[in-house]
Formats: sequence, C-alpha cells, structure tokens
Amino acid sequence: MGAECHHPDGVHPGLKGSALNHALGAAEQRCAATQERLTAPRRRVLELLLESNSPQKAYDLIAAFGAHGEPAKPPTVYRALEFLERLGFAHRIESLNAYVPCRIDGQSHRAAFLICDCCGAADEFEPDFTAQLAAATKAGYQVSTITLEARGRCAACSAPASS
Amino acid sequence: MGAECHHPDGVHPGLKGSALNHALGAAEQRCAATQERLTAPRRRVLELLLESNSPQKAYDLIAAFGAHGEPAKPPTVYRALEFLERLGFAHRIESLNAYVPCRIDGQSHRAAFLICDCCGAADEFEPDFTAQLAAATKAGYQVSTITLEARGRCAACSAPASS
DNA sequence: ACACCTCCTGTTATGAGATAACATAACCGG
DNA sequence: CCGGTTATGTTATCTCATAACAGGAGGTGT
Repeated sequence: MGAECHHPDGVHPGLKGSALNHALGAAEQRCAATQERLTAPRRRVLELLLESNSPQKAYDLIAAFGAHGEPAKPPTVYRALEFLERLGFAHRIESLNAYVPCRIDGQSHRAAFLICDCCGAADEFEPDFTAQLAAATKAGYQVSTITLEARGRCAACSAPASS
Repeated sequence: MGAECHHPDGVHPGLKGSALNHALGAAEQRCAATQERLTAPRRRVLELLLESNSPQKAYDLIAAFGAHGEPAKPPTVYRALEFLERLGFAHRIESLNAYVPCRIDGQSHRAAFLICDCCGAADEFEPDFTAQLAAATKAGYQVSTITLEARGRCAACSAPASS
C-alpha cells in the first residue's frame, strides 16, 4: 500500500467547500427523514471522511477530529463510525482496517471495492450479487450484508512508469 | 457472534484421525511439488485449523499451539498463517479477524464466505466473480485476490427455535 | 568437508486497532 | 417537570499484529 510505488493517492477528489456542505446537508436530510440524529461528532467524522481522498484509518480520524489539533477519544470516533455504517453513509474496508464515505447512494448494506495495493485507492462500485445471493438462499442463509474486496493494481499503477 | 443465540457451533465437522492425516499428507505433497516446505510450525497451524469446526482467531491458535499447553509466540503463528494463505491452504476472514482452512481446493486467491452472525459458522462457497472481474477490468484494474463476505443468519439459526 | 547464501525460526518488545464499563448530559414524549 | 431513551465523555484495558535482530537448518558449488 503505497510502499511499492509512488503514484498519487486516491482517485476520489475529496470534497470541499460547497460540495462538502451539500453532501453534509443531504445526510442531515436523510437522518431527519428517519428519526435519526446527525449529531456533532457524527457529522464531524462524516465530514472528515468526505474531505479525504483515500480510506481513513480510525486513528487518523481520531487525530484529525478536533478543529484545533486536539484528538478525540477513541470511542467517540468508533461510535460515530458505527452510526455512519448503520445508516449507509460509510463503509468499513475490512482488509485495510479503514473507512470510506459511501460513494454510491447510501442506505445499502452491500459494498464492493476495487483496492489498489500500490497507491491505496479504493474505488467503490455497484456489484452484481445475484449469483452470491442465490447461493446463500440455497444454503438457507438470510443475508444482511455483503462486502466484496478485490485487490490488485489500479490502471495508473499498472502503467509502465510515471512520476 | 454466538452472543445472540445458542445454536451449535459451525457446520464443518473438523477433521480427526486418518482424515486429518490424509489432509496433512495432501498438503505435504502439494508443497513438495512446488519447492515449498511444510515445516513443523506451519504444519501444526494447518492441523489446528483443520481440526477445528469454526473460524479460529490467531490468539486461539497461539494458545493451542503447544502439545502440552504451552502457547506459541505470536510471530510463529502469524508467519505460519501468512504461508498457509499464500499457498491457498487457509483463508483469513477479514470481518472476523479469524482464519479457516480452505474447504474448496486450495491454490486459489479467491474466497467467498457465508458467515452466520448467530452461531459463527463460516461456510466457504465457490462464487461467481464474472461480473466483478468484468467491472474491474473495465476500470483498468489487475485483480490479484478477491474476498467476499456475506453476513447474516444460517439456516439453523433462522429456524424458529431450538436447544 | 567447507564456505556461502537463503529461507525459516526463536525471542523481545512494541505498535495499531478496538471496546468494556461507568458516569453524565441531551432529547423527547407524556 | 418527570422519566425513559439515546448519545456523549472519560478512563482503562483488551485484542490483534508486526518490527527488529539473533540464530539455526537446508541447500549449492567447489
């Protein structure tokens, strides 16, 4: 992850300014619609995720939490992440121990990522889980969440050479 | 996991006696065929995985490592697990921080699991990754490994009530 | 047999990731 | 304004994983 080559981080731009405010506002709306509360620490963690252009570790968020450099206490951030995941605003990438904001639509408990082992980018994509769900049903499972993590090298990092 | 109800653990029987020896022998063969060495600690960790009927945590393996109750040192087991994963003898289940022996065929860097949040069973199945690989290729990725983890409730734990 | 390289193991220590437990405060319905 | 519920603050600790370095085992060429 970034140890192997020096391509630029991430592919998602990372929101700022009005785009960021708009996204936060939309989250606020969705919470209001379901009796959920986007409280200050939850909003702050979502903001940090949206601003970033790569998967964020929990302790990165803890360190960046305070507006003036004071870190948060771990449970503050872990609770916020739990909330954001529950509502579909964020996903945990298990194989990285890291978190990303949902880039698809939110609300879903399905997530699929293409993760570059070189630059660390994690692209969320809309997967086709038809076959998996059929297999699960056949086995008698009631599936609640599906996560798919495909690792390899992204287009930029596969290219001959660059910067 | 197992906190929610009291269904019996796992669905894989856990090998013993001659079945266990046969599986270990087969692993030995496959290693010999590729210039790899199934050394004592590696063999021991594989044995522990094969004997068990549910995903094993690294520190469970560390505790069970010694024949007479003496634990191993963490790196001993983590190195063995790394080897076993590399050769396809074992898989790590990211969302559980736990390990299982490969139940499919070995050698593959693809794995898919149906994980029961109730009894902790983790059934490996052979997934159809056609759509995912197409998406990855379209995005320019060179995929090396794919992991899919579907969580929910297994047939037994979905049933009305039992034990 | 010897020197050499490579891979693997043993050991100590520490780093990273996550949660338990309990006290306090904010929100909301009656 | 009271009481339930939900969220937060805080301390401490637990689980998971790896860095770093020394030593041993197994091959290869001479």
